Amino acid sequence: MAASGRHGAGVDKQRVILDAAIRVFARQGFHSCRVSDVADEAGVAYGLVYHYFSSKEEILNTLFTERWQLMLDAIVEIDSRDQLTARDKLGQVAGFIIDSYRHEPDLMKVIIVEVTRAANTFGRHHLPKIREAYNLIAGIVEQARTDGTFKSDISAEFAAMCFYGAIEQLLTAWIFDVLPKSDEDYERAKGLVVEAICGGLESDAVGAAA
Amino acid sequence: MAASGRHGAGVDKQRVILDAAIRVFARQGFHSCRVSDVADEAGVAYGLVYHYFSSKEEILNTLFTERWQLMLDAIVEIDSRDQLTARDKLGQVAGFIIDSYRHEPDLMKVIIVEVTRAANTFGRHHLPKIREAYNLIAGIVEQARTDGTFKSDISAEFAAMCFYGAIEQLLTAWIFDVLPKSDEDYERAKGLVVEAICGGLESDAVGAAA
DNA sequence: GCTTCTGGATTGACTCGTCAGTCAACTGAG
DNA sequence: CTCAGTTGACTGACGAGTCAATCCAGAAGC
Repeated sequence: MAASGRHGAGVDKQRVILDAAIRVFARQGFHSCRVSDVADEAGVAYGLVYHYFSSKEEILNTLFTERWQLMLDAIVEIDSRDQLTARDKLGQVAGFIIDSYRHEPDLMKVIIVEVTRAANTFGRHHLPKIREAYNLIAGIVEQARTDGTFKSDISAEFAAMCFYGAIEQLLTAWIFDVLPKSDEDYERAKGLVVEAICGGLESDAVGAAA
Repeated sequence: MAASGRHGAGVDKQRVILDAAIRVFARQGFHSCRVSDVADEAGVAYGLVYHYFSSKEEILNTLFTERWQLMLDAIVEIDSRDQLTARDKLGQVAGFIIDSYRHEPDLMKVIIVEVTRAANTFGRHHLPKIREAYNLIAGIVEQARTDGTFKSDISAEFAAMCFYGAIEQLLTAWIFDVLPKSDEDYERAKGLVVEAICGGLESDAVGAAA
């Protein structure tokens, strides 16, 4: 087994290092932590990190790529369920992302804070992958525009940005304790974010009058 | 006059350094640029930067604080116009932010990329100020909830996050060339982002039926 | 069964470039 | 003459990445 080191029964050191990196990056931030912090957290010698990863950045690369692909796959799968309305599909997407944060807050914090929201320095390299998510969401919106359930004067790309931006802002607010985060808050947010973006903030009476 | 140096007629070197920093930070990013880059861009000796600022970070601090306060003031002013509906107020706020980007893209890029979207490392220090903006927006929403024009089941804080998140995502998309950015695009975006968030993505027929 | 060998896993001290910040000297307007 | 404004060489810390040495599990040979 490739995972078995010389000692323990198959502890995959690469995985151990990745998991430690998630904690350290989330706690101290990618730039303000040292590689030795990751090694210490993993209970591993400094040099071993470079046995498994060619650079500090490659650790972050690996974390992001792994998790982001999972999300892309999930969106594709959700979009393929033809019996769902666009609103329901967007609800599923929002639910997936919110659950991701709920279950792995550290990892999601790292991905959002260090990659997605850092497209300037580091994340620039990942823009294409990030854009794929935008495009998938835009695809869902586009179909709804075609069949008339969504307004046609708001382009799908534009709508996708608003939707994704709202969700990412929610996660960011949770990350930095700007919004409350009980289990109930997470569940409620799933419905509300879709209600806010698809249904709008205005009460139905006003919306109908427009 | 405090601004007059030994040479030119009142060139305020501090301002020159700040403006240079905007360009350098926007181009290379705060972390990946050197203080000497800023000094060179400003056409000023390295040491002079430390005559006017106590640290590299203080330059960024100054840029952010200056500009963010302008926005807070603008929102307060917009909110004070009692004849406006909540939707119009939000439209004005969106317009102000979008115009800010339109007229000073570099500065806004720095503020968003290096501060607002970097609340982990650097921006943590500015969270209170950033939160003020959320709260002001939430105030606008709250009033609309009270008078019945906005849905009461979506909390004002939550709605403010969605609204702000959508706008910030728009700017981010422009910054990284994900959305087109002609003068017309900017103008259109002002109306569309409000329409998307207040009126919702769903066409009125669907919205009314809900 | 026992010894030797081999190579991947593991270690951590060290190198080396990078930069933020310092400081002593200089300049010229008033 | 004076001093705020200005200069840029220098220092000191820091941290990413290197590397030679060590360790050990299992293979190969006896």
